[in-house]
Amino acid sequence: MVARLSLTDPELDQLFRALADGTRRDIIARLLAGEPSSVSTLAARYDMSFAAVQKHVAVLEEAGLVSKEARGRERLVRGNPERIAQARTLLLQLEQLWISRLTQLDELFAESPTPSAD
Amino acid sequence: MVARLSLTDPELDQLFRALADGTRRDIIARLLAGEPSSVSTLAARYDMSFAAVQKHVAVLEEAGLVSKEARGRERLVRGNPERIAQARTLLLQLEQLWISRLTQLDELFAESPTPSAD
DNA sequence: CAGACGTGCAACCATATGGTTGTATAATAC
DNA sequence: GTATTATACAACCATATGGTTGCACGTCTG
Repeated sequence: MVARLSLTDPELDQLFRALADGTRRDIIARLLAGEPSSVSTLAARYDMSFAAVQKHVAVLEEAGLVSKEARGRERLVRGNPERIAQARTLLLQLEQLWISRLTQLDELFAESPTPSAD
Repeated sequence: MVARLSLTDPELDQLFRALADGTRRDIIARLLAGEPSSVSTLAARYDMSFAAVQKHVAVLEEAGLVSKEARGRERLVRGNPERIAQARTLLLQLEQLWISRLTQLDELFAESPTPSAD
């Protein structure tokens, strides 16, 4: 399991950008919770044009959050939970910066029981 | 600890939108790893105009990822790890949709040892 | 085979986005 | 008090973004 876990900055931009829309988050949730779906099946669920949903799916695909395969005239869309996990890992890393800092502060005060007034 | 963990859709849009830029992610990382910093201290680190960094900080503040307080003429910016955690929780929830589905599929096949060819 | 269905793509639109330069005001230092 | 520093805000710009309508082509069905 030595797959590249670190995404490039442009990849991260795309990833979070794709997540920054409610319809797209909903599409992801449906795909992860249910079966892979055709674009038109997805589109039926939203009060917008088919082409608009197509666009959303394209953004998700570009970001690696979904994949698309041809099944006859249909395009089957499936979710990619690994990509979500990559985003989550990045966020965890950010949080860990904070935790590391708090830990260092704790150790600093543990070493010098009489901290300066600074 | 019954704080509202669920953000609204517009809030989530803002949150992920804010994370969808490399400079902004870097600002967050610096603030979480180090001391709260003034806007000009932050700005010195990036090869762009001061006003551009100001804008980035404003986006982060709007998204709840940083907070700003006046300290004389300076504006001290500090990171907000709780907000990162909220984004992470949302992503975890998406992953759990997938995991729930896999679990149900496992149980389905455990119940019927002769799955249909479908 | 003809009609219906599913999709891809283009062009359009109003608005938003990362940047820029410029101006003004408040706070700080000497 | 004057000069410097830090910031807020405005206007601008090229590009991107969520939507729209329209057209065309491939696939499927009766």
